[in-house]
Amino acid sequence: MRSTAELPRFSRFETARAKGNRLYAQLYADILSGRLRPGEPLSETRVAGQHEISRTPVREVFQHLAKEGLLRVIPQIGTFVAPISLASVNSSQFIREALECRAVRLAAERATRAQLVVLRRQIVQQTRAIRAGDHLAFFALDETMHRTILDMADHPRVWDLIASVKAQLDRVRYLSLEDRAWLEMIFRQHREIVTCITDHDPPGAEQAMREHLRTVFAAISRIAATHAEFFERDHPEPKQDIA
Amino acid sequence: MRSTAELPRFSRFETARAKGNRLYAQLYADILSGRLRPGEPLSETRVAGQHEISRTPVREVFQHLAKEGLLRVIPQIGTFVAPISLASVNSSQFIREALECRAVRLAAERATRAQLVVLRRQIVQQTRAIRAGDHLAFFALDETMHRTILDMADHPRVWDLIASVKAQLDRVRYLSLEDRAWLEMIFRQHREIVTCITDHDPPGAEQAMREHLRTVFAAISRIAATHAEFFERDHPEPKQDIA
DNA sequence: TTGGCCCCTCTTGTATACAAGTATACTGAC
DNA sequence: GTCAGTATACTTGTATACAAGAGGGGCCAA
Repeated sequence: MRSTAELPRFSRFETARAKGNRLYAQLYADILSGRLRPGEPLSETRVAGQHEISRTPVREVFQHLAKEGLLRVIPQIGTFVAPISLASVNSSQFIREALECRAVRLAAERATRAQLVVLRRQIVQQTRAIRAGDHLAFFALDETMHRTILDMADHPRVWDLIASVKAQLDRVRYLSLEDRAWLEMIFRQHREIVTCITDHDPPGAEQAMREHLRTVFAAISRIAATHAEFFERDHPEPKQDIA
Repeated sequence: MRSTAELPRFSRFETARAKGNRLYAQLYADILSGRLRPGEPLSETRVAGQHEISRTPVREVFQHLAKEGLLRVIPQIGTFVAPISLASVNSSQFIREALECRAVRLAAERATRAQLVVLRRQIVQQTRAIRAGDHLAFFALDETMHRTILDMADHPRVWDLIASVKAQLDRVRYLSLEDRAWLEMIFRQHREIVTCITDHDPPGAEQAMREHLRTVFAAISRIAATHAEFFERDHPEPKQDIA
């Protein structure tokens, strides 16, 4: 066994991998928020230089983002922020609706007392966020609650999937600032969902969830119509080469 | 300008990328079929040598497969065929059921005459495959039909997602040889689904699909119980590093 | 002016050398 | 014999040099 006072487990020099992870998170956030606009070119070399790492980890990050549909790598030409694909947005909505409606139904069937307490506490937090007019906090709480419902349905792993399709939806969502009236509507729907779960009313919960997600989707469609320049023509699909 | 008789557009030497794509397809098939067993070590260097390419494209393929949960890359130690995760199998079943049940419901609502003809033709083909006892052909036709139903629901892109979660299920499925009685049961369920779609009976179609998928899942669970050595302990999740 | 060619510079793709860490087998001391 | 320590042969991670191709600007000739 080694001595109790070991050398620092991680060198004080940040590893390239750590920087790579940061880079990924940063690009992900920048693309979703629109700080990086569709079509914007990114160069492996340049980004590598900016982050003081070599192209290798940058390439990995780029390919990862490309696989998630946020970047588009065109061989010998360049890498670009992917345009928002309406087809992707539609698929994402379908997927999210199918999964979350099913999950909330299960949640309404199985909800335990402890879980209901958690949900109610989240509603309280949402109330506070709305009173404060804190969009970002509400946004985060929204995500937390949807995730909690998935946990209640006993399928926590599915959240990863929803998160990845949700990204396509959120890219559009970020195009508009949500006002207070909007937040309150979403909040009312959240309460309705929680009520149905509390009442152990699976069909009601499912319907409430569907209505909720469709409200968001309708907004997304409206936003999309006013920002046509960020979207790509309908046609087929990019098709990343590999696989 | 170059002379009219240019050099071949693609060198007769296969590009590394092409070999990489082949490698991906091969590994994917080998892992799903069980020719590569869970835990089997794979070395970037060795695989690169075998395919006469450098580590770079091999690494990309490995990372791609790792992201799909088929490989597990452990830094400084090695790359291994991922054990089958029961948690993944359960999630996959939930996802598949939610998506396909929703899709078949939509399909039953919207089915056009032309689409119904296609479905019926597929049933005929399945009949032939069963008569011939051709498991592989039936397997392929099964996939085609599920995909067709998604197309009918007007969400063809969702198939990519289903395919990737289906991989987790198919890994288990491959562990057993499906006998004729089994195939016939699946086939009967297919016919039931098509009947409901033809009758424009959305709830019936959804129920038939759910029953169908659960039959498959029950079989998977049985198989899993008899091959415990290929599965991993329940605990959390691997968690690939990046992202 | 206009069209064609070339070159220079940019991109990503690929190969490879080296760094860092792990596991194992061997070797030596006790 | 047993155990500690070390050398070694792996693994993946990272940096970098070079290859291949795309595109733009400039030059030159018609």
